[in-house]
Amino acid sequence: MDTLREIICEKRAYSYSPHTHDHNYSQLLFPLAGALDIQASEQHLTLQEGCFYIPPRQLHTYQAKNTNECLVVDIPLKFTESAHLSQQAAFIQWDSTWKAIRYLLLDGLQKSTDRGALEDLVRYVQHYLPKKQTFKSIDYLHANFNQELNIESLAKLENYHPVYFSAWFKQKTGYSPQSYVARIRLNKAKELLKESSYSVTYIAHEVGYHSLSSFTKWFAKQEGVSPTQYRSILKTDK
DNA sequence: CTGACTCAAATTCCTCGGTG
DNA sequence: CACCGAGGAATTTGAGTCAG
Repeated sequence: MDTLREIICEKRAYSYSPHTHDHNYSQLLFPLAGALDIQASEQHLTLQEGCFYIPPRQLHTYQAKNTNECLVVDIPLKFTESAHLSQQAAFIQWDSTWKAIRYLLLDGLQKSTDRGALEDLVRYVQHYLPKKQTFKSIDYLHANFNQELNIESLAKLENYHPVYFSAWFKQKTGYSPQSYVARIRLNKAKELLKESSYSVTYIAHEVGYHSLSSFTKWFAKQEGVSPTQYRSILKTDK
């Protein structure tokens, strides 16, 4: 896919059949008429009024509920790189500021204002977009996924009670702490199976499993095939 | 109303021991 | 090295309380 070089602001209509895709730029979506079903970042909502933000490389699905028209702003990476925006798609609280932003965008469309004005407006809009949130516990998980982890010590990092921490973590990430670590471990294991010739036992230890049997059972449950089968499938595909 | 917390029950996961 | 079953430990979930 070519990198988007300029901001695109235009009206679009979406089709009744679901369209799943991602792109390497951010997108803002303002429904002007009709309603749109959106699925992204574990969220599923019907957008009729307001604004929806899609970050770069976020897989999402649009499906029109009825005849519709949306104001869409595609924002190239170079405009958002330094803004530390959220990596999660999000519905944006629809207030007077956002109504004004939509008005200015539409006004710019009608008058075909110069590109500089649109770029200035997008730079301004970034201040109101959801920011990337970092949490000590999540950073810790990424750095220590192959160590022994327990909820109590993670909860301590956020100063929460362990039981409350589980619920809080799921709210923030969409995953329980355990399944979040499992995802990191699975990706690492797949990477090592794919790119190294290490034994399955070694890889099991590398991703934090004390027991090979646990690792094999868990891997097969996740991928449908055992680690060795996974590796041989990759080899035959090459 | 929301966030923080507790408790009990249910569920999931891991290890151990064993087999092929 | 891969896989299975059992048992125990850890985690998650749901319901309820309390404070701001």
